[in-house]
Amino acid sequence: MRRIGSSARLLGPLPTRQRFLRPPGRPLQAMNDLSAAQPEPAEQGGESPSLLAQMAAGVAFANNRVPEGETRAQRLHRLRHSAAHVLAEAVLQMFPEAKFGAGPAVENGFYYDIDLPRSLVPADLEEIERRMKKIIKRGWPFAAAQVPLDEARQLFGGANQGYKLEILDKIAGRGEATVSLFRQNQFVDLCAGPHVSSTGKLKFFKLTKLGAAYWQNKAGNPMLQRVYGTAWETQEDLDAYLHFLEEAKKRNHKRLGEQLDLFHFHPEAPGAAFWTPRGFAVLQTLLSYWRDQQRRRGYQEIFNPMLYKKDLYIRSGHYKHYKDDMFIIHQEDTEYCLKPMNCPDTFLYYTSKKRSFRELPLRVAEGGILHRNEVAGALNGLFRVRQFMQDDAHIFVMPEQVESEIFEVLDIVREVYALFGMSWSLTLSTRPESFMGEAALWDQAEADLKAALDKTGEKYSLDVGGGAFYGPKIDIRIDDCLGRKWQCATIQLDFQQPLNFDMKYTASDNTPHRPIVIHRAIFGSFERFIGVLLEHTGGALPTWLSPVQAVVVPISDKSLDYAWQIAKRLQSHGLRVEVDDRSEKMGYKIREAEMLKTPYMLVVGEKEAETGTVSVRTYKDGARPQGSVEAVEAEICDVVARRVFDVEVKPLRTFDSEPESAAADDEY
RNA sequence: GCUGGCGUAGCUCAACUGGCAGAGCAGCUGAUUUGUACUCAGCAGGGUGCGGGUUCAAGUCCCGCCGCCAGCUCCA
Repeated sequence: MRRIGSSARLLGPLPTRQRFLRPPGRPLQAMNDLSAAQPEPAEQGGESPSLLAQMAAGVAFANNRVPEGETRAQRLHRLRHSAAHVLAEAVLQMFPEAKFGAGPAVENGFYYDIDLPRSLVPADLEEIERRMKKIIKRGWPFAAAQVPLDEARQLFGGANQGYKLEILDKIAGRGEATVSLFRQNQFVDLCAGPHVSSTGKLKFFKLTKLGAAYWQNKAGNPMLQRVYGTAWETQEDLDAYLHFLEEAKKRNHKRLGEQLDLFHFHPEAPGAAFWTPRGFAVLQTLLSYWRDQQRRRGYQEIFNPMLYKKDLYIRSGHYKHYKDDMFIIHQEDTEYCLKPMNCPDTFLYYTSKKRSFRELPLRVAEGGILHRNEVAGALNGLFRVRQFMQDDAHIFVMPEQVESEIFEVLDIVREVYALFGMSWSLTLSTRPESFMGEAALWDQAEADLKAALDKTGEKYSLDVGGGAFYGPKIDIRIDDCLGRKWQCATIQLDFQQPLNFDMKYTASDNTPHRPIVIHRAIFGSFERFIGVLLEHTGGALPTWLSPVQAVVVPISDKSLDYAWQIAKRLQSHGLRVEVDDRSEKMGYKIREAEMLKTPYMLVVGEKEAETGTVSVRTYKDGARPQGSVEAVEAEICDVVARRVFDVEVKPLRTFDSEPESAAADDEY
């Protein structure tokens, strides 16, 4: 069994968002049985009783009590959860044999997981939506009932709802004697509630996507069909959310990568980016910023091999815990591994000679190329690749240096994210139930991490028991301008690997001591970070990172010489400058430069050549009056040298965290 | 990996129920010498992802593989 992207839990920081399991090989439910007869549409909006409703005929339902004094988030949650029930009823009308899994409200919407005799297609969404609208229009009341567990078992068993029986078993396991049921029209569900008073309250919803999910999210369980929807209190909110979805689609980094000619993917190397000259310029610029920062902050950079005998990973534990994610090469009788993380080989560097306490903290960075054998279905543009680079570093410290060193690392986090106009949030994860090492060492380390966090003045949340077995950690999530959260950076303490690699340093009393290792990455993977940055900026990168920083646009061939003169002058400062020397009209060239989101367009014609000036147009602000060459030269050099975030990032509202709206006290 | 969808020119996409593979952009050639988001004309470009099969006939139907996209975080 194997988790995707679970590496953050095992020696070496890698951001994780999703986890999927390797299949344990259990056969999955057949979902595409098209021979199954399509039921007659129940046009009466469910007037003929469903099996569920028949089974629940004896249950005494009473009016649903709507809670008072809720927050907007609670109201939305109730609204969406109710929408999930209506969705389920609509599906039940279409498929009387539907078996229902779970149908919760989630961030920005709701879903229902359903086992159906055939796969749903997008056209089905329209039909489901049509039926939902009908149910909503009828304004069926939501009614609640409390029944003994056994009665619920009989009811759902009789209605052939096996998944609900499993949920009932789980509830029974919690020692509860009764469960609550909710009913609207012909649909009855096991549900804790609360719900809206009637289906009539659910006016502003839309089904958004179809997908699949394992029952209980466990690989090997049957795969259910998941229908996603969104629901809101007002039409405006719904429209704004749908607009947000559109905007997010436009900012898809894979699409921008193609449009801006930054990188490609090729079936011959799945999961590995091919960087174009433009894209590689961005990557290189980011790397050189990173190297500059590492030098400033007292790190040494090493460059180690990419291929190792398996012995190294047996020693580090990766071969046992991480083998499925590693590319393994058999060469004659020897097994080699492509390195999936920088830590083990960095440790070989540490132990390559005798270390003194005077060397600590020893900060060792490595940005080598890593390979991880991610399962095919997990690959996703630059966000999840099989080959990538990390801004990885390992810091070898004495226990008493933990606090100050963590503080330093947090300061790098601040520096980096501030550079891109991103906000971030911190989480401290503490000792899990199963841990290695001495509890006292953990307590001290956690206290040090807290102290360092407090010293930064930033707020942070606690994930008690969320640490890795080998040490506590701090995870950092960044927010992009669409309010989406990304985990890039992590800072982890490690008590385990110093033992595995028998790391030592000689203390001032001439006795050997064990160092602690801090793993840290701030960009995380450079590939992924560039993906996030593209989505954050919509592809308009700040001048210092832009693939081409300025394009000189001669008005006609007559101004070509002057154009090159300007370009060479700027290039002499190391700027990335091109001349658009094609014999096209300038409008055409401007359009092209705009579409490539080039920060500076320098228009030169005969007027400019005569006066030794340029007409500046910027991507951000449009055309400016003619100006001196010196002025624009100084300006570009300045924003590049200072790495100014000179792009407009239009923040879109984040929906569920929005303040209370005026229409709030409407009763549902 | 699993479920579903998709794969046609460098890119974006057409081709009704199987019946002559098309367009725009990009590219090339020529003309044009242009003042802030597309100048005109011509040319070239394809065993329709790969491998099998059905058929008089396959881009289209069937099987297998490869790749891409979405879902596989929220658990009454």
